[in-house]
Amino acid sequence: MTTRNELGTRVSRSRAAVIGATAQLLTEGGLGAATIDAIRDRSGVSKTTIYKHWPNRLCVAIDAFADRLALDTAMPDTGTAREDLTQQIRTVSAFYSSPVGSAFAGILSQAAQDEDARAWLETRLADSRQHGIHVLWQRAVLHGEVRSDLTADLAFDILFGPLMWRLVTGRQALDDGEVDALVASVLV
Amino acid sequence: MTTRNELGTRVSRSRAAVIGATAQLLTEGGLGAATIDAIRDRSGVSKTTIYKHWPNRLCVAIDAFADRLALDTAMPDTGTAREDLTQQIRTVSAFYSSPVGSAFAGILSQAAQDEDARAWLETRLADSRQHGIHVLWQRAVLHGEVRSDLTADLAFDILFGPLMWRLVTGRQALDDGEVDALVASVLV
Amino acid sequence: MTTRNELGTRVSRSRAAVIGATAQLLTEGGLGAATIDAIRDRSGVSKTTIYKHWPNRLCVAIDAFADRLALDTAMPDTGTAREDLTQQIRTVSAFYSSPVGSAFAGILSQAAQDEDARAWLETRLADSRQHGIHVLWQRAVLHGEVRSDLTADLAFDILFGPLMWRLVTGRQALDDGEVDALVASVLV
Amino acid sequence: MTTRNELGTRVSRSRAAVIGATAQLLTEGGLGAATIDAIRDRSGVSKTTIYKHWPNRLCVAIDAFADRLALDTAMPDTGTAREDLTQQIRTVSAFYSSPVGSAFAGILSQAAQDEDARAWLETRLADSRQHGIHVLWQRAVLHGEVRSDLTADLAFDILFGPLMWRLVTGRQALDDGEVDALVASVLV
DNA sequence: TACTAAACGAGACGGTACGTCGCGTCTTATT
DNA sequence: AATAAGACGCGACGTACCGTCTCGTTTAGTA
Repeated sequence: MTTRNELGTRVSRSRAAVIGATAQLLTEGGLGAATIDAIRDRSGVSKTTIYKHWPNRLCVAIDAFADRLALDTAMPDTGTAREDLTQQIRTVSAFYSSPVGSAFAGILSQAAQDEDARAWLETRLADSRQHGIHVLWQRAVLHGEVRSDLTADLAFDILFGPLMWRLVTGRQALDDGEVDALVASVLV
Repeated sequence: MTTRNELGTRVSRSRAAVIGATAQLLTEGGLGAATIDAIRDRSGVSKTTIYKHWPNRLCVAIDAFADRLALDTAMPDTGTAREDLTQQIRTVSAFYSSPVGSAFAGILSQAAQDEDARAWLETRLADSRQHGIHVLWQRAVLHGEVRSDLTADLAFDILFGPLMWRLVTGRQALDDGEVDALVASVLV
Repeated sequence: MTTRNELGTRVSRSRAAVIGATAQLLTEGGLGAATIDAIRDRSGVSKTTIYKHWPNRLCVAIDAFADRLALDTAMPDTGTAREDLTQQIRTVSAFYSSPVGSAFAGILSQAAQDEDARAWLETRLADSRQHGIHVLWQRAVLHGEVRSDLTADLAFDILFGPLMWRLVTGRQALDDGEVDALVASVLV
Repeated sequence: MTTRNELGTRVSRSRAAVIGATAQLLTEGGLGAATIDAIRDRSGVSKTTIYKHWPNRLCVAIDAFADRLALDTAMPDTGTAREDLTQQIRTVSAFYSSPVGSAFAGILSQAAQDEDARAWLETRLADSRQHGIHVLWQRAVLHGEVRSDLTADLAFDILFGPLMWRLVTGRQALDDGEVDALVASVLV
């Protein structure tokens, strides 16, 4: 086996160090603190190497974000579709309002003007873009619990949009009652 | 009164030139193009003067944005609360997906990490923050058309969040049917 | 008088600081030490400003070199052409073997592959290229002291080439007797 | 004897490939083009191997240069010392102004600040440093054709210095008449 | 009408981060 | 043992945009 991608490879050790350092920096100072030079200093990985793995600093931030996202938003399975959805929205909402999550708005809006970053976002968050919500949604559809005038896409917009909007307008995350009301908006 | 703030004043001429140039630049190349030097070149107003009127470039962008927002989203009055709301959401959605509007996500997320800009946003968009929607919402409340489990705040989040989310995830604005469904989410 | 070029101007103060720092660095560690960042640190002038005045680091070095050259190789006037020539060759030889002078070979050979630097060299050393030797040579010609089979150009090559060659091959500068013999090569 | 240094050895095949590739690169783009990575790509020899045979890139260049020098400047034997000298100077002058030769100035001036390279130069060009000129000079001495006030060293400086000086100042090589005049400078 | 204070223009400047390039080292198979 | 493949750290490069500054000029409103 010539090309391994396992832990222990030099590549994956560098990658991990960079992602870790970046996540720390995002946590501490937001997107603005996740400077390439800061990442280098924190991770001990040289700029050369960083740029060999990522096209620019935004893509590093995306990976660091995606990493934490995957860790922090495991999909629930409570038995009922409504409860699962509610649970998931709460989790994601909490993540967005966490230090790393709050960098997401910045990442998204910067990525809007960067071809590389847009593509990177696509591949890193594509399927998990709605954070595993598709599966939950399908369950709810099967149970006949969803509003008939909503496509899945629009439903997701209604569910996630407000979370991001709260974040971006600098207000508190939704509390439990608000999440209930939000989920109610898309179910019958 | 020695120093007036009317048209014709040197100050207000500078201000107008800067706002205009900035709006153009936002239109053409997004927030990234609205460089201070670009604004200077385009407006003919020197950096010295620009920084005498605004604390930093983000605040200039905010004013340029607010200017266009005021122009492009006049409040409707169709007679029925539901229709007014729908109309307004359509207008705002259209504005967000316009070139200048699409810079809004960037403005917001940058402003999140800039005290001056946050304050500026507050004062410039404060009352019109939800774009005159408060009045419309009050009308709907009086007509008993709104869901009882929603506060005004949450309702606005549900209405505006998805618009921004679409913008920020790089997809099309909501079409008319989708806006209908969205508005339906907050009404009985 | 709007645009002055005198001492005291911000521009000329920066320029002087940069040239001075560069000359020091050339002295201490040769061309390799005259890094842009080192020049910035030493001079207190920012990279931005340096690059506003010079197209690249080689051109800065050229100016620093030219500056010292002008200072250190004033033209002699002893009365006799032969003696003047000898004097001048001694002076230039000494300068070449001085710390700054010894960077000259590097400057020249690097400039060979850099269009900007070549042009810069041309303008900075053009007339003084042969270090004022033209005048001395003309005097010698008038006195009928020069070999008839030599053009001025070839004569200068014979006079200066060996100085540079010594430098570049890492040997001592010519001693007085050797300079006498060298000058004798081009005179009758 | 297991490790021979003859053609056919892995070592010597690598060596030859590297030297050849380097010479090509020097020809095409001067010293600046003879990058270690370029040499690797061109020669198919890995960096590991290159650095096993040479301490740094300058030394590779030196060997490539010396190789071509040996090929292109065979010593003449016309019968008369003056003619031999003239011939040799012409040959060397031509070589210096050839693409590979013109990298020589760069090699020398870089080597001036690199201990390894200086040593390398010494061993590779030492005896042939003046390109076999010693022998010719001895012949001329025996014939009583040389100026009595010149040591061999100074004579060589006068002969070779101008060649390099022309090269380094970016002008044409000496033409035949000029070489005649140059040689005349060191003979009676 | 002349004066004076504010506003302004031009542009030099320091600073921070960017993304790139080449060097020479090191690691890990392969031959 | 010598090689290939290529990841890596390092240090310098030249660029971009920020926001500050200095200095000389214009422009209103007053004296």
